[in-house]
Parts: sequence; C-alpha cells; structure tokens
Amino acid sequence: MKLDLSFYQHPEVTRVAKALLGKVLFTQVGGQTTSGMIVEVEAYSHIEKGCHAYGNKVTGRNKVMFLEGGHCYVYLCYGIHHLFNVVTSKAGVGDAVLIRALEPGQGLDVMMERIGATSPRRITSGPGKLTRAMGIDRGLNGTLLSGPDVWIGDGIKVGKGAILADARIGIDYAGKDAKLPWRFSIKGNEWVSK
DNA sequence: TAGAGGATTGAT
DNA sequence: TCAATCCTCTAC
Repeated sequence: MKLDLSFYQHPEVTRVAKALLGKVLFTQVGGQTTSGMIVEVEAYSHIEKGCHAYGNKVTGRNKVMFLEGGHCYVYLCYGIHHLFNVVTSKAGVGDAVLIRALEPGQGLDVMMERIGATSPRRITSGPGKLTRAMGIDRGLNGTLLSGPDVWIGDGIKVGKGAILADARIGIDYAGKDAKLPWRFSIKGNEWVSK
C-alpha cells in the first residue's frame, strides 16, 4: 500500500522524518523489485546551513527540493555515491529527508549482487550503499513517490520511545546547525549505519 | 572556464 | 587517516 502524497506534505520536516522510520521503501529498477524498511533518516530544512536549499537558493542541482512533498531528490556526492532524499512540505519550501539506512526486505539476492556482497550484512547501512543496493541513481531524481519506479509503503509502527535522535553526520561546515539533533534512527536496530 | 569542495565509503 | 572521483557552484 503506497503512502498518500499528503503524508510528505506536512510542514514540519522533522515530523515527517520520524514518521518515515518503520516505513518500507520499494524500488523497481531493471525489472527487479527490491524493498527495505527505513531505520535511519536525517531531516534537512531550508532554514539551516546543512541543507542544500539554505537561503532559498535554487540551483540546477537542488531545484527538485523546491517541488511539492513526495518527490525524490537524488544527487551525486563525492563523485561516487548517490544519496536518496524525500522532498517534504509544500512546493517552494525546500525541505527534505535523507534516507540513511534500511533493513533489507524483498530482493535480497539482487541487492547483494549490486553491492558485490556475499552476505546480507550491512549492504544497506549507509546512504551511499543503500542507493546502490536499491538501484537508485540520478535517473530517479525528480520522480514522484506515487509512480511505478520508486515508492514508500506502510510498515511497522515505531513508538516515540523507540526513536533515537542525534546530531547529523558529515556536515561540520554548517557550524552550529551541524549540532541539531535531526538524525533519527530506530533504537537498537542492527541495520543502522555506524 | 578553471578551481575548490562535498549530506561517503573502504582500505591503509 | 586518506584517496577515489566527478558533479556543482563560485569567482574571474
């Protein structure tokens, strides 16, 4: 069951980020269907420096972030890794949630083959790896999560007490905004990134 | 048009 | 701790 696009259009990006924990991300790429439960996310809002949309600056790369909630924002980092984000809020705002880790579900053998792993352990534990495992690349940038290629479905319910909030990773350049506790994960889940 | 740097990862 | 690796943004 795909989530309704209104799910993503809530004005508080941190609330959508927490609500995404326990949901299941599906992709259908190259005729192969893969899925994984979301266990770790980070929220990014246009009001803070860690975000590509900071200062309402629209560029060729980040323009997808200013579409309405429910779009995919996929971009290349360090020339090597694709990172997968879900745009939230209304059109013109510039908020998004980065998916950092999944617990593998359907299509395990396909994901292992894409990573080149022989064991399912840690094949989706990190934002760059999960996109490779799921077959996500920039061809999906700007697509809608209600489409046939990538979507998010209902999963398990994660209670407030089971959510761990921490500082985000790899954005030291953002100054004090780097300390915002906007990384959310499912407490004790073994698939969370290290 | 050139130069710098990045929401990462895996090897040293 | 550091290199891989290339796209994006900024400054000239």
